[in-house]
Amino acid sequence: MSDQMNPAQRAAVRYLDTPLLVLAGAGSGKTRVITQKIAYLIEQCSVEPQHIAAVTFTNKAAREMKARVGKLLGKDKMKGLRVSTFHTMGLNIVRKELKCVGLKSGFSIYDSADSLALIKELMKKTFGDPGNQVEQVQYSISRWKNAFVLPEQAAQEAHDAHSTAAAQIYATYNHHLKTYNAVDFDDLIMLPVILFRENPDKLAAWRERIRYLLVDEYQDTNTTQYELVKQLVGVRNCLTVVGDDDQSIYSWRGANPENLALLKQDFPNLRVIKLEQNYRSTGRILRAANALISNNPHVFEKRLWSELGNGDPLRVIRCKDEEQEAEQVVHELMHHRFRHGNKFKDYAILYRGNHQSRLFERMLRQNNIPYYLSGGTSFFAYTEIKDVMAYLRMVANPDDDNAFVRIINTPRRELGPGTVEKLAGYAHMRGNSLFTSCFEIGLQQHLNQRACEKLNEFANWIVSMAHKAEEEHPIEAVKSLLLNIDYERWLLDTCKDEVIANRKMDNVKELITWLERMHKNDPSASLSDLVNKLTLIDMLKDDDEVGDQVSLMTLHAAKGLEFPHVFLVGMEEELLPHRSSIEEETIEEERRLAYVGITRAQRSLTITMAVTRKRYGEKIDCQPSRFLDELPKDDLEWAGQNVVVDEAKRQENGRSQLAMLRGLLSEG
DNA sequence: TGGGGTGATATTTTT
DNA sequence: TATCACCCCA
Repeated sequence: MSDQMNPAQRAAVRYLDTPLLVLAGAGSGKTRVITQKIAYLIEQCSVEPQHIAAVTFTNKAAREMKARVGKLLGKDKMKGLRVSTFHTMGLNIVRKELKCVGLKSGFSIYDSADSLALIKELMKKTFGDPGNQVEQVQYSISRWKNAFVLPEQAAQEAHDAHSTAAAQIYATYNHHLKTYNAVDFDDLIMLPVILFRENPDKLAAWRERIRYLLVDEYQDTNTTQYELVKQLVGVRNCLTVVGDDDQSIYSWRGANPENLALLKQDFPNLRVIKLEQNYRSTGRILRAANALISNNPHVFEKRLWSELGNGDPLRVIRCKDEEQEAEQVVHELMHHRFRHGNKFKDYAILYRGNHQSRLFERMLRQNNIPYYLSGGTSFFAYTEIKDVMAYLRMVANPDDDNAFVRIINTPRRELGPGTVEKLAGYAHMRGNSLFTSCFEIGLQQHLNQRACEKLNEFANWIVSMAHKAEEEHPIEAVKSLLLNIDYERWLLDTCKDEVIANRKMDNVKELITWLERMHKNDPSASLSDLVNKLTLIDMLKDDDEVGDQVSLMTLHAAKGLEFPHVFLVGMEEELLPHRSSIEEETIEEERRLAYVGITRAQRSLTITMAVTRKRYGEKIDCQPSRFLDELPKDDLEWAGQNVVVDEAKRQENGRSQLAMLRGLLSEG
């Protein structure tokens, strides 16, 4: 196995003496290092698999890593090995330490839509009209949880109207989650950290369990996640993290790339190994990537090199407008594919924002080119899936008020908003969940008899379903639940179009297939275990066996992937770098984004830009991205429209926007 | 209760 | 310009 590795990789795999930071440039084989190291620990160092934990950020990465370790070792040798996302690891800790984190069994996990609904509700209650601030508040709360800031601290540090209000909601939000016996995504990391802080004995037990920890994409960790890593590692030296500060593109959602530098402080005996040999791209592509990223400040210097030869120059195509851009790209793609006898899946079109995909989609469709669009609506955003999930959550955790409200009148039970409002008022008064309130005698003073009976009937039905799920087969319980409410009938009744209704039912069936598969893998799992696991999985990404299709995705979604031929489109000021990043002076992250885009390409890279582009209906002139100036001229080949780079105008734009922003800030 | 008209609003996205 | 949330009316 080791003969496939270069000296740096081998050193990273075998080094065990102190904590290790592997700075792995794009395409330098970082996943290989992690998988080989796991194999090395098990085979050469006799570490039991169940004492090794590898943490990634996406399910996809976790799955891939597991598969690759399996290939190296065989399935039975890796039994007990923990390869999971941070959130799944957190979930496992929370599940095992239920009481200590203040939860009851069957607790729900709120996804961002659930949490948004709850926050909106609370804001309505607290401030009346929540206006359009709900997302902002949700964002603030999430940022606090990611930065390990508790509600009290958030309230203390709040300096303006918005953060004061947000901090207030933060406290009540947490309180409500608790009464609903629910947690949100961020809590899955935050709660274990709090738990370990307050219970050293528990921490000791988990340290005993996880004796070697490996973290992938370390530059994406947020403060709370790093806290958890530090806790688990303790004074032992059993930590390997792999990351690339140049590929940190998620700081806007709490990732703290500073964590790379912090490692040096927190572990003075840290060893740093750099992987600088790139196995992916040609020399010219790498030279461009290196040149671009050298404009960013670096804590750790590194320079990628490749043995794959110089390759073709990078093409830069200027187009008249965004329509022509799409036309050109698709045109070039078709011809290139024909000339070289390539597959469609050898090509990717990468862009900054999702809205840019539309024109390319249209053009690809027009030319009958199959494409795969990454992103879009998540499986769990479909109403039918949300409905069914709410039923399942309700059965697992009847105190889940969010789920209760969602399903109480779906399908119709003659329990409309008026009734629920009164029930909620009563429940709130008594400090109970909606479900619990359905059984209370006092309710009769607030509602008419008929409504009371209906509520009672519903609550009892939930109880019987919960019973069934526990006593019998959980999947069978789910199936009979759906038959019981005749969900299919309801879909057919509410959709005008039978085709749509059938498609929705297919989605529901797929959900059940998933549950079945998960239950097969883990027969001891309860319904709530299954539902919680499902909430953490993005199913869209999963069954996408990419056929022979052109890939269309954002630069963010492209991280970790590679394609023989890449089109990097919309290389313009205000698009890449994005307008708001220019205003907020976070150009460096935009540069990393461009860097990620360039380094996805293996053999050829084509960059396009439009001279004019429609924005919000009006046609505007575009300037070429400043990043183009930062690429080595000798490696570029220009084509298309001539454009006069109006340097004065570009700077003027930047300045005036900045001035405007400053003006706004000083006023507010 | 649902659909159509109206007005605000406009990154990136995983768990 | 396109979308989406929201409100009002049938």
